[in-house]
Amino acid sequence: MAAPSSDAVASGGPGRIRDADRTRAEILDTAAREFAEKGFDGARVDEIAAKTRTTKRMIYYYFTNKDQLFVEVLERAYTVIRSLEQDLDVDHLDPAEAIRQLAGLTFDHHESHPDFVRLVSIENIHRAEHIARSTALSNLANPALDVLTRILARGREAGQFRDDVDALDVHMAISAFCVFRTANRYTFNAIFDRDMLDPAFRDHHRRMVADLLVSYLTTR
Amino acid sequence: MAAPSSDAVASGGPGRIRDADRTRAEILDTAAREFAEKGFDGARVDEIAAKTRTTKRMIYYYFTNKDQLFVEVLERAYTVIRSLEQDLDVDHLDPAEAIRQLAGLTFDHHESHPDFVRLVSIENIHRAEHIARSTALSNLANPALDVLTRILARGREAGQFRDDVDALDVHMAISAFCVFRTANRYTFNAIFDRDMLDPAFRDHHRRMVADLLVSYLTTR
DNA sequence: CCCGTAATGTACGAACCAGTACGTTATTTG
DNA sequence: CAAATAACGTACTGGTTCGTACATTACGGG
Repeated sequence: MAAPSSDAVASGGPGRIRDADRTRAEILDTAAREFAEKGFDGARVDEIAAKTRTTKRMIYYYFTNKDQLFVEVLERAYTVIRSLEQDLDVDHLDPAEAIRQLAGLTFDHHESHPDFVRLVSIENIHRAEHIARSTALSNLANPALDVLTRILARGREAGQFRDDVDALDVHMAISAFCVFRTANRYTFNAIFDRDMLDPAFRDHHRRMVADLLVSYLTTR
Repeated sequence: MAAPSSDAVASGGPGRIRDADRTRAEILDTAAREFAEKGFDGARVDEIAAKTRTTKRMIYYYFTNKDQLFVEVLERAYTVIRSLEQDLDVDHLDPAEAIRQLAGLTFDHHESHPDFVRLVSIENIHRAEHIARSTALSNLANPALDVLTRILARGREAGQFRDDVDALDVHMAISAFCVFRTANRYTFNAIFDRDMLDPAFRDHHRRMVADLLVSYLTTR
């Protein structure tokens, strides 16, 4: 794909090149940043448009309204972590080590995608009304859950893991820890004067999630 | 305090009774509910006023603007859990049991104060800008931290606890778990079809936080 | 009992903002 | 190459929303 570099394109006037896919993707990218930055109600459609090489008219052309735009932003954000989880292959590992891998994956993803975590927080303030409207998200199972279920089964069979937790409980605990560091970073820092995302704590916290879960699972 | 019940008061017309404290408190209560419900940008000052026995004018009279109103709502919300923590006396308990008590207290508070958890989420979306502006909150230490520090010291001295965690790490882990159940309830339910606040899980989860922390702390 | 001030109410304005009416140009297809 | 249509831009509007100007009333101190 050769980058079009004529002035006519840059200025957006007549002579501009038309590329529906690029325009659509650029709107989604910009909207994701803007929603994550300001929240759903705080984000401005005009501002999103201004930060794009196209106009507000195009946002409504492709996404109908602000709510639907947010729905598609969420769908896109969830897609990333889903595909990461899909690629996870831990069936050959010791159950405890498999749990560590899974926790590490979630930790790394959330650490490197703060916008994702913020978008999820924002969606929760809105009681997941956008996810509910999304056929792509509302009934899409999490591949990590199947992985987790298998790990727990193997761990139990080997007599290593306790048997009073299910995959969703473990997933919840891992998510809670990893989400909290990013989602509650600011109030935590304001009150306790400790930035949870400071690189100095990164390795310590990464090991801590894994240790928390493994020690819990291996205790009876 | 006798409830004034004359029609003149209810109608708010001339003859109304003046009570600065009551008016102020009523505004704060209503604002807290409204902010927690709709978020900072989603909440409407007009709506808050309408749900009060006074008018919008009074909100600006007592709180200057919407931001300052939110600041004082936050201050009030934090006061509750702070005083709970202050009353916690666990120095006579076995360190592990003391951790369980502390985790249980946080669990119970967050479970019974979803609005508090939501307000904190909202404040994080806004990068704690309101807390930063609050002298009451920005440099107010958490009494639970001192309690925790003492528990950990006793546990270490008794050879029960590991020595590579500090009080803030433990507080973070407990908060993460307890906050997540409420803060991420909606997206979690939409995606996994499990309501974390369903009473059926309450006892299980309550035991789970405590077990997570105790098993982690007692592992070396 | 009267006067100053704290407390309250009404009405309004100016800015903002989601969404649209209408017009134009590029691209594709027959 | 012409007609259809997909892709885009400009300018505007109607309703909303924070905040305020101005008027008024209750209450406490002297």
